[in-house]
Amino acid sequence: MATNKPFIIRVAIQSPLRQLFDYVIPKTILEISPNQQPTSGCRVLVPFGRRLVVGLIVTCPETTDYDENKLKSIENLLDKSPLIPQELFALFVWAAHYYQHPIGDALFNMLPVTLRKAKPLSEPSTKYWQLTAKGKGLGENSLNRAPSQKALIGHLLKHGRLSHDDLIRLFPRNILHTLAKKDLIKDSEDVKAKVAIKIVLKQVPLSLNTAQKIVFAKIRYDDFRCYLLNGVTGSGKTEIYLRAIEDVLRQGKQALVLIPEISLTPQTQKRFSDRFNVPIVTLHSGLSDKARLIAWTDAKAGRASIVLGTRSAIFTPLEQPGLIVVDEEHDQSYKQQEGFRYSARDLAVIRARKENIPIILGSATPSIESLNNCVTKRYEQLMLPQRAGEALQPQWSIIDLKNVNIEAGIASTTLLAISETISNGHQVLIFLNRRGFAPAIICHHCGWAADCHSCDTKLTVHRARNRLICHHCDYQQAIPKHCPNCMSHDLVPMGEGTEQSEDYLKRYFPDTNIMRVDRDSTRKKGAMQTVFNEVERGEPCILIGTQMLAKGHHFSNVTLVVVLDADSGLFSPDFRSQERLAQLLTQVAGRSGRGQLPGRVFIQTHQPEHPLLESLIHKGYNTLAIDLMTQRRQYELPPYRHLAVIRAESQWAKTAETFLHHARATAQKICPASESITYLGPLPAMLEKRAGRYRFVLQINVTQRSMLQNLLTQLNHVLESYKGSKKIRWSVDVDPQEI
DNA sequence: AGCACGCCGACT
DNA sequence: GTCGGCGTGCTC
Repeated sequence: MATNKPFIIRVAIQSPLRQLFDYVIPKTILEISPNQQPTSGCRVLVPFGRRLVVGLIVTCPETTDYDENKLKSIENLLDKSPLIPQELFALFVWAAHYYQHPIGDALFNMLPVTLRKAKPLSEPSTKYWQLTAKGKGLGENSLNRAPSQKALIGHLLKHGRLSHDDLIRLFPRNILHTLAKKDLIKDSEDVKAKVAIKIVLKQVPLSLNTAQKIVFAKIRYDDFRCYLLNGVTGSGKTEIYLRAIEDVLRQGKQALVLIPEISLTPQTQKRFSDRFNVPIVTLHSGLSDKARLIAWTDAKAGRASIVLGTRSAIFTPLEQPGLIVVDEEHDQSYKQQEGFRYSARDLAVIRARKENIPIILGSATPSIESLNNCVTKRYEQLMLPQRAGEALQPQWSIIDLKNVNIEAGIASTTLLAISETISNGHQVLIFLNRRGFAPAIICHHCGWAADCHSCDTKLTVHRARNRLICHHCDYQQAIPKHCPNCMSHDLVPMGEGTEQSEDYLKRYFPDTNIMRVDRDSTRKKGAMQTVFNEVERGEPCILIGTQMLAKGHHFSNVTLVVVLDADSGLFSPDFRSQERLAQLLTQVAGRSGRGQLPGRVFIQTHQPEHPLLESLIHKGYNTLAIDLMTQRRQYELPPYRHLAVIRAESQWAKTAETFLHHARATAQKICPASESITYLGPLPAMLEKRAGRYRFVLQINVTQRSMLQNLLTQLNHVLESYKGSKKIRWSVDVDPQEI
């Protein structure tokens, strides 16, 4: 069908610009493959300004809004077929818009690094080695002085042609090179074929208990459904995932499994590969660009049956999507906290709907958002209320810190319990869930905490300004010198002093192995594994660490878990802090007494009567969650309203603050404050000054998502041309996790 | 983001 | 004279 109309494409360029650029595809390029027309999701090489860059075709419009005569021609078409299937690509474009991130930057972030450059997507091939004629004719007694070489030759004689990957597992790499140089072996490449899997299972599955059977029977695979698998720690959620995946594999389909961004990948991977006789690929931050590309391509081509990965794995295309699993769906790491601020969990649900496949969100402590979706029947809740096997629920104790002797953050009662546990030959886990700021000021004598007069919340300590500030209404006052309740001068900012805990314990228990697990101590590769191996030996020891320790590890000899400071979680100005604390405490408690031994959990606090703690201990997470939902509704917070935050940072506090004042004024011109839209701020961010930059936030709270989208699109447009904006870094965060 | 243009200060 | 500082503006 010859036509004179130019072939126009609308292209996303990797840049912070919030627009697309139109190009024409010259006839010469179209004629190269006349049967295949370029479509959205294909990459093109285009002249952009004074350079050549890679772009992604987003649409192929009939006409251009730009001056048609000024359109440039593309340099080259990089893909004959789209890198991402059309439907999925459309979802990605939607996501860029939803999270209000510059489209080019967002889209390129979803591709493996290698494909962001002009490299063609070559069909990956497998490298094989075989003996040359010379190699085959080698005499029995040759190579006697090179036993490794001889062994390799023998191996190839026996097995014929073997893949490079298989060989280097058995022999050092250099042997292959030496033999190749001697012309005894040669390599060849074959396009990787999709493996036909006959037997899915490697291992007989564990038998399900009654609760698991009921839950499993409810899962359907024929269309989109979102299940919230709400099961207490140790109740066997993973076994449900494995069973569901098995069903999907039997249909010849693929499963995408998302896990939180922690060092749990190897364990999870092992669990999957022990069970299934299918190709599994993993996608996590530790992968090289090359390895990542291979995993990605295998997923796209359908060669990988199971795709296991962290947050960004949600962007992996699948040839035969069958199921998505999001493990620990409440985990914060599913939300990217910089740049393209997407939520992999939320996108997973939207993707499953688009691909019309089931999705399982699993957690022992589901997010309030997901629980609410069960209430509104958008998700189906599947409950596993009991621990599988013999393990018992741990026993909780609240340790009142008021007026007791505290050394380095450890109360004497706690110290006694630690001592007891160690001498009984068991292990102790200590959490310091400190964050880098002091969220509240508390009277050590009477437990008084400075609260806001117009909000039901505590005031936040801002050390640098020497002020207490309410993050809900911006009320401010000076930090008091003494407690207004009991006149004591013993006012302590929470969250400080915990650093000494390790030193103190080392001095107190000189003969006990004390290990610290935090971001610093585990930076070195394998450091985490060393610690876990040590714990698995079962010798008495004390593990001190942050949240990292709370996630998913199975320590069967731990019988005491201590939370040094629950107060910071109780008083953080972030509206999600109570939910987070409840999740953390529940997850932490799940680490205690997982084996035959019963566990204890000690929670240290100045607020033993705090309703959150009472409720959590006596009624459990699920009941507490209902209370939290009621509070959210009452305070008009998510999931009943929708939030966006505009963040700004600058070398000068005033610059960032002024920018946000401008943003608020502009926004209010577009959407005046009303019942359905409220503004808050600019307020100083939690860590007001970070890395020498001052940070402020402006909060926008709406009833309707569509309103937010319209407003932010217009607002971004205005803010882009804000004068002096070079000195300010700003970003929009839709559905923020932290404020 | 890149990259070029442009307009002022201290160098061989 | 000109090399280079980084403010400003543009990219179909």
